[in-house]
Amino acid sequence: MALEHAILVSLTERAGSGYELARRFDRSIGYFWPATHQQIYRVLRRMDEAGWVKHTEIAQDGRPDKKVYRVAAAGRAELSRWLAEPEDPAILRDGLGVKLRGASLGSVDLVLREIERHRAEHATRREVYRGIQKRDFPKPATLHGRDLHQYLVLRGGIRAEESFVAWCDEVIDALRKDSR
Amino acid sequence: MALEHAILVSLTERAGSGYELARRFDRSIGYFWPATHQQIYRVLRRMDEAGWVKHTEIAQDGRPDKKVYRVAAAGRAELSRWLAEPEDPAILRDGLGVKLRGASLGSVDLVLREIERHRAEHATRREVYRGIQKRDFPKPATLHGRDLHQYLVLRGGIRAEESFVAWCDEVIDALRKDSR
DNA sequence: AGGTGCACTGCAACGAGTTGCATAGGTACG
DNA sequence: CGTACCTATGCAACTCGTTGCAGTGCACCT
Repeated sequence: MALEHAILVSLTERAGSGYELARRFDRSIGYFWPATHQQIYRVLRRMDEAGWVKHTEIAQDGRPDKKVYRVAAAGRAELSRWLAEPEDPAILRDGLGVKLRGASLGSVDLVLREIERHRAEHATRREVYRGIQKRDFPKPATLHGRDLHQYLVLRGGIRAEESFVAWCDEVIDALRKDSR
Repeated sequence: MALEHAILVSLTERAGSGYELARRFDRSIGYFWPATHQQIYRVLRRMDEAGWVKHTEIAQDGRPDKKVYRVAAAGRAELSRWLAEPEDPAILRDGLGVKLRGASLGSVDLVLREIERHRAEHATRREVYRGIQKRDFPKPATLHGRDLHQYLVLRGGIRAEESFVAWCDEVIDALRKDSR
């Protein structure tokens, strides 16, 4: 439902090919809305047929040709229609929770190690996001408009990772105490 | 990938019909792994065919017959196999982030109102979880084993909602200041 | 008497997301 | 010289998740 819109937002910021979009989704936008190149190509095609975007084929030497997409009027209209529409609250779906809940049916120790691993992963992401914040938004108080919005989205990512890490710490601590 | 395992965990706690499982998923387990009755019925059937669960048909008067499922040996084996296997870290996928990022392409004011709405939703969930915590786990320090694990999963839900609400507050505050 | 809601199961169709593979030239490493 | 990775696009097949519908019978409300 919303990959279309994520792509439209990204393309509005600047035009690009499917491949480039996939790279962008690997960084920034994709931290909050992951997508593979397959999905992106398919959705681009669909939006092209619907007239939401237009593409220009660009021949490159040494490299394969590419199609650079830009948002058309119908796409901008669709985007503002969607922006005004209510959005379902994000749902949390975490397999680690299921594992923890079932821990006593297997090895609690293995689950504990798994949680430590996830803690490390999320701590890494947190640091990546903090790095972006320092580099791209050193003075948050001076931000306005689009830059402010981008900064706030990043803040959401940081907060989510922080809170995940804190939860892992609580769990690790409690499980260690319990096994003594 | 893991709905099977979520159901197995739930069925291990106690046997039940598809319908009953769907109710459980609406409460507790489903807060961290949502599923509709359709998915549950299909997966139960699949697991039945694979021999992971067994069902007993139970005739009820006044109500439709039901099939009560319980975990078979193969299901227990599969569960402990899965518990020992590494799990992909949960991915965050939040349309609200996309909306905020694109806010300046539509009405910032409408997006702001949308964020206020989500804040209210998440605050409600947070209160529901806190209620469960107070009712079911009044003395966390005394918990062990399975009860402790359940409590910790609930703590994860509470933390996630708390952090979401805090983020909304940060965003609302920043957008209000920016529009002045 | 009629409507709504609950308990219970299920089909059928669709949309979203994943995985594996194919193609094809360029560059970089050992 | 072979291998592997990067740019670039795409097909095919699959699983996962959602939505709409259908049937049965009881209980409750108006």
